Amino acid sequence: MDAFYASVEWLRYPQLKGLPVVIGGARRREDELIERLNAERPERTWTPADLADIPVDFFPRLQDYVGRGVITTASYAARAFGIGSAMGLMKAARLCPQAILLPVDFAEYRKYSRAFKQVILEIAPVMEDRGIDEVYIDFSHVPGGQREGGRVLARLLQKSILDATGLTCSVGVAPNKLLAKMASEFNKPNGISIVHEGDVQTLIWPLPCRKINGIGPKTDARLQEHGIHSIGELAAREAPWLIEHFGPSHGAWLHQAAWGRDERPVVTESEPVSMSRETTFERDLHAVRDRAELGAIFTELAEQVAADLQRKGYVGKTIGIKLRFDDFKIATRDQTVPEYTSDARRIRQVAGQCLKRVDLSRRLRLLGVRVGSLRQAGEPLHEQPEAPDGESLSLFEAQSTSAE
DNA sequence: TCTGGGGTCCTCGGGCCC
DNA sequence: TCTGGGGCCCGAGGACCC
Repeated sequence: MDAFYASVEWLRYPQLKGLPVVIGGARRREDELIERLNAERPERTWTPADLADIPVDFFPRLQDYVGRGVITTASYAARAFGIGSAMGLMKAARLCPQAILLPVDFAEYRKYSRAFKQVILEIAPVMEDRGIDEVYIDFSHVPGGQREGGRVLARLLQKSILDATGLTCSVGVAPNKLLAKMASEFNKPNGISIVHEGDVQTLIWPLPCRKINGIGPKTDARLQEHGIHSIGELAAREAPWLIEHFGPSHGAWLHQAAWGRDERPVVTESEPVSMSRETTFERDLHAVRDRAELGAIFTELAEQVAADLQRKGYVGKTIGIKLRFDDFKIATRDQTVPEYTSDARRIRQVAGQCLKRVDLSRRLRLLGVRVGSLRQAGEPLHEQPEAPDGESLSLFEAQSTSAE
């Protein structure tokens, strides 16, 4: 299989190009920026179409932010200060107080995400959705896809996406998904990189292990303990050694990944497994002392999950909660009920039962409600296993069921 | 001045059934 | 009758990703 990996880059405000910009913090809408502009700069009427005209000095700065929150993403200029995704806003403010802080506006991102994927689907229909700004594409059967090793198609995708959305995107081209994802990192933003099977030793092996999609901070730390820092050093370990230290599944995968091997197909359709809502409180809450407040939040979360399920047409039967305590320890509890539901009161009730199974002496920082084991709401039930024919019945069952 | 929200997948242990 | 094993489901936790 030949794979593309494409991810879009977000630059909504051309006037901020080259400046340190971070997106993160409390969830807000761009509309609020427009409202504030109209209130504070009434010399003209501002609309969402005027984003490019907003004066740079009008944007809020990191140093003015108060409260809990993390960086969702950061511009390259901001990264030069050592700022990165998932960093606390307070820490980022120390590194670069003058950085511009933009609100997170997921509704807006989803709009652009859909447009970006629609453009791709029209050109290359075998597309796997990997989140809000990333996709894999199998272009083996796209007409002209092989021209210049994929570069012609990559350029076409970039131009079509830019025309339709105004967004730039980086593309990696490689024999499989693993390498295509790594290739896309080589030339950001708005770049195209092609990695061939024979390039693994020269282009991939010098990289740190963390660059492999699937090696996170924990695995990386364990690898480092064994003196493995680069992908090449990982590739140099024998598979049995990796299996001994990382288990049969993980160890074998590490070995394959280090050699650039990946057989996973591009998956064009998938059903959701669970839906959840969670929230971090402005201050830590105590189960007894803040009972009323917690109860209200709990109910609201259940209502939000229920609304999500109903809007998307799903029902589920595993209902659960997630707690994060003030020491950042996480506890989850869930319970599977006999019937599928998307009813807010039922979800709230079962989630409440789950909550009773947790020691609530510590203060809480986060509360979440989750519904899993989903199926589509309209779908007929397949609860009954298919009646087996006589020969496949087990010895134990044969007597009791054969009469039916 | 730490550390969001919404997901997926994997592992492991326990209980149950055959 | 007792014991053991395999398969499956469930629940809890962990790692990782965008």
